[in-house]
Amino acid sequence: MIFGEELQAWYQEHKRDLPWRETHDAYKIWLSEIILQQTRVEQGMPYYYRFVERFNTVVDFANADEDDILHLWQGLGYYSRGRNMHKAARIVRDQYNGIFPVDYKTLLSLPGVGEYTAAAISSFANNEAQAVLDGNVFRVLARYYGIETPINSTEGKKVFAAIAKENLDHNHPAQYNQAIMDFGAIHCKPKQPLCEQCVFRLSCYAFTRGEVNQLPVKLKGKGSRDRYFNYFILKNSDHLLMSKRGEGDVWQNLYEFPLLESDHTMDIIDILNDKWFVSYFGQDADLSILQQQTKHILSHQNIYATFFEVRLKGDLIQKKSNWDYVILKDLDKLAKHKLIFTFLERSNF
DNA sequence: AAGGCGGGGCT
DNA sequence: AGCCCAGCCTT
Repeated sequence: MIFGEELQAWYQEHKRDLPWRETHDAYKIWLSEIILQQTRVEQGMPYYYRFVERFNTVVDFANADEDDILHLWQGLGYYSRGRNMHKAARIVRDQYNGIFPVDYKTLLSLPGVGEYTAAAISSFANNEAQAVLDGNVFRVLARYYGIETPINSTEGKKVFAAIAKENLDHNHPAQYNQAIMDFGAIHCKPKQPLCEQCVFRLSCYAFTRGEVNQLPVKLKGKGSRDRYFNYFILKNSDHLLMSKRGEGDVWQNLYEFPLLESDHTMDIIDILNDKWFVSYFGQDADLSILQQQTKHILSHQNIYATFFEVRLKGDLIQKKSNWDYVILKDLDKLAKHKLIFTFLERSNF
């Protein structure tokens, strides 16, 4: 319990002033927690304000279309969070009378809410005694106790969950959880932690043994793969041909331009001779490059994208079911991924 | 148990 | 170039 009390004392001194800490509204806490999954506070903050301003209650949120949610989410990444939030909001509206649940078990059953988020919401909104276990907590515990079990292994999750649970201050679950996460984020940082002025400098296993930079241990995943995206911009008078991405790949349900993917760079000749291209745009289409190949980096993919303008003699030969002409002035309303809205910002549409 | 899923900032 | 970020879901 010394550990937890020291942590909370540190927290009183150094805690961050964050908007979602000023409310006990479980809906708003849920918003913040989903937004902050794998996302830095500074990056998520504007999105939090955007969402609370647009949707005052979870019922307002549920009554929106998924497209609206994804549009507000545009640019934040991991878009399944937005899609799952929409599903969760409708469950709360339809099954829980619009009252956002605050108990761990019920929260855990909502789509997009895992063990961390259920613990966070139930403790913050209702002081339920559930210990959070996020990247910050893994790091603080690994260093303080000198635990070398990889944090992303099944065994590691068990070990750390047990220690996190033991350390939880049952009298102040909300404050303890906030404290250990803020401590990890501000003080016990991944790089260049502030060990010299740390309250635990005498008791921290990693610091006393000079192993701070070795902990926590994490198993390496697979490297990145390369993909080559060829986008086709087809404008006629005041319309633009857009395409909605489907399941089973990145950017599900977001809009982009008709796309030809290949496993290598393609030039104009390659494309004009491509079977897929000819089947949709015909033999005598005119092609020019609008934007030279640019590299877009995702966690496990390097996407090399080139943007082409297509001019047809007549009409499209065929139109895919997920293709639609969009009025140019409605373009802003579509939820697009980074590659697309960055291109649009740079061009003069 | 492992892989997929964004985008950005820091080293 | 690699790592990490208030992780979750599917296979």
